[in-house]
Order: sequence, then structure tokens, then C-alpha cells
Amino acid sequence: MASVGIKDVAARAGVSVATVSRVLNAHASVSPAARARVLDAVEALGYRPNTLARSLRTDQTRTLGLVISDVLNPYFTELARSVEEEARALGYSIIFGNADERPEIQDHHIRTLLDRRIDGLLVSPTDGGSPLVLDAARAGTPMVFVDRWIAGVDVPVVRADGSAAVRDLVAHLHGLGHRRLAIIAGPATTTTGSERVAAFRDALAEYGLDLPDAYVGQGDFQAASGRRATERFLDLPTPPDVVFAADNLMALGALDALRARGLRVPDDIALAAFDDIPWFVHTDPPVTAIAQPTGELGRAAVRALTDRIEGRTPRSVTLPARLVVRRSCGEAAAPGPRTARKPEGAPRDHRP
Amino acid sequence: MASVGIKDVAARAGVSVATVSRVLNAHASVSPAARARVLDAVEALGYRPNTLARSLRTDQTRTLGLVISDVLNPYFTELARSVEEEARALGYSIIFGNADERPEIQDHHIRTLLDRRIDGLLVSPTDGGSPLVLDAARAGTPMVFVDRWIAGVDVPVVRADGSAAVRDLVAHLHGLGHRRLAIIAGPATTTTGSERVAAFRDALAEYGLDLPDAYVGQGDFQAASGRRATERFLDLPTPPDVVFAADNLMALGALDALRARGLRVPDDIALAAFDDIPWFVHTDPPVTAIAQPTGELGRAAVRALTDRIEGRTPRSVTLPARLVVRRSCGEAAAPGPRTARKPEGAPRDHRP
DNA sequence: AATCCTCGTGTAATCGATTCCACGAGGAGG
DNA sequence: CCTCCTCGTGGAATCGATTACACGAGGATT
Repeated sequence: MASVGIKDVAARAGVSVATVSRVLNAHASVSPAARARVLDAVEALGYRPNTLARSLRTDQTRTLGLVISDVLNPYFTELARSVEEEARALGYSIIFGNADERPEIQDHHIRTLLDRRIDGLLVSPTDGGSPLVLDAARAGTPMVFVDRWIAGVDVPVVRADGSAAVRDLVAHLHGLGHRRLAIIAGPATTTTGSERVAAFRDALAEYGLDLPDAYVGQGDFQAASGRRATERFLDLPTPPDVVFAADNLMALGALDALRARGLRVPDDIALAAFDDIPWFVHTDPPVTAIAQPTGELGRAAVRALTDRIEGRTPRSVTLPARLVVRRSCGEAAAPGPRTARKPEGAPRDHRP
Repeated sequence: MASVGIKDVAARAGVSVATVSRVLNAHASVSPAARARVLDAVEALGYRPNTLARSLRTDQTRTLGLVISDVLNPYFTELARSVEEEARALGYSIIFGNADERPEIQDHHIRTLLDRRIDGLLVSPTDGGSPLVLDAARAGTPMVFVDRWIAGVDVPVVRADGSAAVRDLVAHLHGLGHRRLAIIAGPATTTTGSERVAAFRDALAEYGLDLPDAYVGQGDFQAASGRRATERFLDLPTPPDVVFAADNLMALGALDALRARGLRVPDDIALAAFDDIPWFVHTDPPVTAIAQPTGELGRAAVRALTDRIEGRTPRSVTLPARLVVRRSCGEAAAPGPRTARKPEGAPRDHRP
């Protein structure tokens, strides 16, 4: 049970603990003979350094914290995967925290992470300005925001800019003859919650279209809220002819609501979503979505954070999102050969 | 920068570090006056104990490791979520590792976790018998297997038993007139890889049906392999009329392959999957699947592990999976009111 | 009034590493 | 042959907590 420590290695190799530590850390000079004996002892004893002790002494854990808003959301799942991958390549470990879109759980994880003395924190804030996050940032904890961010703190942000893609989407919808466009927004306290609505409204304005309050549903990025918002739209005197969900989970909820009413997409009503995921190829119908360069975002975020940790100057990064047209908004009017649609016969792999 | 330590608290409260530690840990007796002064000091200084130091001394981290096979798989994602939730309720933290179905990455995570001196390990082994896992188990690391397991070690297993549900599935398929049934298996090195094939074969036998080798596709639980296996089936002189994928990702791949060939489900070929996920309600067509009690599994696994850690006797748990019939295998022949199908008009929430 | 508990508290050892400093041996330079 | 470096090495302090042990004060017991 008593796991082997550096002392045991030292004893077996016939050297002091200092020497063992030196060979293990490729430090100063150690004679080839001693080094060999130490290495042998390490091997023979199956010695593994105690990370806790090491970190306590050196004051660095080579560990990064990642707090995401919702693990059940494929977008964040893919983000988490790329973050871990890049971190591992850079010699860091990742500890994840899942906030489940709940600020108090988010704070719980952040506190735990801080208590563990992680070297840096990657956050996609669930709310607009947790005092905990703000304090940590001001206290000097290396931090970078991914996807969502909080204004007013000097923390680099790595995110996708969807405005051009949203404009493309609106153009696409307008071209298909849709005029009454509604959106299911995320919480106004999150940047992605408000920005996507703003981008949508701006794009509509370019086509002389208005975005009435009744056409802005309030969601929370989870499926159930998408369902509720959609039902509300359908109960309106003049329901919209397009519903644009600000994330994939709410789009799923919208699909649920539409199916429950027996409505057909896109014939009765069109649907589009922010965030593209593999499943959207196979839904009935395949859904038109705005795809973020998720893997790139994750990698860039890790690089920014490690830059900050290792004394380099971190840069904020904004990458463009792009529109992926499928069938959920309707076909081009022309009865000829389908043109505007990207062929998806040889679907992309779900693994980069 | 120099974060506040127990010494600073002690100084401010005018007591010794021992007393501070005592109030923080609700230990022995401390006078109300001293306790109050300590608490004030903690508050004023914003003191947070250093987990590293504490764990080093006490030899326990109140942290559990969870190594899952693939984060991109919604099944594991849901499992991870329930595991974390239950662990949090029990006062433990979880550190996740994503093996990406690659044994070497799995081992990397296990090693890292062990180096961190986690109190226990939850593993869903990617391969049949990583020496690392075996050694750790034998060395006394508290461990429990979830979903998949490794034979020959005395480690509790928490999993779902799908055999009854597979039998139900075969009955359903047989009733629909299908006779040529194929399966896309997972790696034979995993228990879920081989067990599901065995259950399928047994169930077929009950109906006097055979499972020829050509109808056993070899997959690796990832989408691309489902696609490849399906293509191979379709190239057979007599292709199967049903494809049963042993997990949801391979089912996705199968759907891809079917769509690429222009085949219609279930008219041209039927499809079923192991693991039910919210998206299966919305695919084209909705897919018939075997649902595991994922949340229950996660919670049971955590309880088994904490039992082991805290000196109680852990129990293995096996929960039944159940068949969820949708449209991907065809409609019941009788033209009367649809009976066998569970109404899904008010779809379940994607959040328990 | 002497003795014995009990209670509250502080001193110091400890966990397992890293690292500063000192020291002895041996080679180079004078 | 003496001095001075350099190199390899060990001793011991340190990181920030927990906790065994000792000790003094005060109340209860006889």
C-alpha cells in the first residue's frame, strides 16, 4: 500500500533524494553512472512521482481547467475534445467541469478548480458576470474565454463570428420566399444569447424585414426551452414561417414541438439552427445550420491560455462561422436540377 | 500573488495553525470565541485551503477518475454527466479522461489519474486487458468497471444486460417478416463488442435463424466503421434486410452509407441500434433502438466505487435494457390501428 | 484542600517532492 | 607542489496543510 517514494528510489540506487530528483527533472549535472542506477531503480520499483507533492513545491500543476456550459450539447463536447487534445500535445492535462447551464454549478466547478491550483482556466460563462470569475481574473488567474465571454475584464476571447453566416442564412431564407422570420434566443446574459439575435436582426434589416418582439422566443440553450418557444410561436395569430434556433439543442426542441403539432418541415414551416452537428444530416428533414470551426476554436483557446501561462502575450481569436444549407428551409423554387444545395452524398466523417 | 495560507489566517485570528485547521475540519473542540475569530479571518482574507497540501498530508483527494471510451458518443456523455452529478452529491469531484477508443490514450489518462492520487477509478475499458489497468487493480486501487469490463480481475462491474431487449428486437424484426439479419459489431476485445453479437446470435437461433459470418460486420464503435461495414453488407450477393448496429455512432455511419446508395429505410432495408439517444427520435426515419438506463448506471457505478473507497463492500450491478420501437424497421403488417408502437407525440425531455 | 479530569490550545513532526547551499575530490594552471 | 575551479553530490529547508502529543487552567470529586 505504502507507495514507493523518491526516498525508496534513492536508497535502492545508493544516492540521495536530491540526485534522484535531478535525473528525473533533467536538471544540473549528474554522473552517467548515478543516472543509470537511478533509472534502474525507478524501473525496478515502478516509481511514479507524486504529482501532489511536486505541485505543492513547484507551485504549478501543468493542469488546465475547462468549464463548459453543457456536456449534453454536442458542440461543447466537440470543443472539449479538441481542447483536451491540444492540451495533451502541449504537455498539459485538462480537468473538465460541466455547468449544465446553471451558474451555481459553474461556480462550484470554478472554485474546485481554483482550489486545485490549476495553472489556468478556460471558461464559457453560463451567466453574464459571476463575481467568482471576475475576482479570479482580476486576482491574476490566467484565463481565457471560449465561445461566450464577459465584458469588462481583460481576458482574451476565442470565439466564432457568426454575423456573416447569419447574413447568408437570411439571404437564403429570403430567396426562398420566407418573410416572417422568428428566432429562439439564448439567455440575454450570455454573449452568444444576445449577439445571435442582434446579427439576425441586422441581417433582416438589410432586407427591409422587421423582427417583432413576438418573434423573439426566449430560450436557455436547452431542448425543452426550444420546444416551449416554438409552441408559443405557433399559437400566435400569424405564426412565423421560419424558426431559427440559436443552438442545436433548442433546434431539437423545436423539431419536437413541430412534430407534436403534426407540422411538416419545411412545407409548413422552415427551421434553421446555429451550430452544426453530425446528426443534422440525418434528421427529418436534414437541417440547415451555421457551422462553427469548433476544433480550431478549442485549439486556439488552449494556445492562448498556455501563452498567457508561459509568459507570452495571449491573443484573442475570432474565426468565421459558415452556412451549411440542407433541406429544412425548403428547396429553391426552380424545378430544374437542384443547384444551391451542397451535395452530401459522401458525407463528411464525424471524426476530423 | 502569494496566496493566503493557513498561517495568515492563524496570525490574523491570533491563534495557532492547529486551531485554524481544527475549525476548518470540524475536528476536536475549539472554543466558540476562537472559532468565531478564525471564521472571521477566513472570510476577511478570502482564504481557501490548498487542496494539494491537504491531500498530500491526508493521502486522500476526494476525487474520482472516470475514463470513458469516447466523448463524442452521446451515450458516454450522458453517462459522464450522471456520474459527475452523483459524485458531487457524495462530496467527490470527477476528473474525466477521454480514450477516443484508443488504448494508448486510455493508458495515458489512467497513468495521469493515478499520478494525481485519485481515490478511485471508474473505467470503461477500450481494450480487453491493458496491463496498466490490471496492475492498478491488483495493486489495490479502488476501481469499478462501467458498461464494459475486463474478465479475470476482482473488480465490480456496473452495466446493462441487453439480452432480453435483443430478444425483443429479434422478435419484432421477425414479426415484420425480416429473415436476413446482420449486425455491425464492436471490437471483439471489448465485452460489449462480443456480448451483443452473442445475444443477437442466440436470439436468432430461437427463431431458427442463422447468423452467417458475412452478416457480422466488424466495427470499432465509431461512425466511419459503421459506414464501411454497411457498404460491405450491401455489396454481398444477397444483402441482409436488416442491419443492427451495436452502438449509436455506427448506426449513424450505417445511415450515411444507406443514404449514399440512395436506399430508403425501412422500405429497402431496416436499421436498428444499440443505445438510444434523443436524436433517434428525429432521424429519417426515427430509429428503433435498445435503450440503456444510462443515468442509473452512472449513479450505481459511483455508489459502488465510493462503497469500496469508504470500506463498505461494493456490489456489481446489472440493469436491464429495453427495446424502443420506432419506424426504422418497418410498420406492423396489420393495417388496423397502430399498436406495438409507443406513442411519441409528447416526446420525453432530453434532460431527465 | 489535594487530586484528577476535561477542555482548549500550541509546538512540532510529517506527507513527498524540489532546490539552495556547502563540501570534497580531482584536474588545470602557475 | 600549491591554489583554484569545476563537477558531482548530499544535507536540509521548504511548500501548506493535518494531527499526535504535551501542557496549563479550571471545575469536579473526595
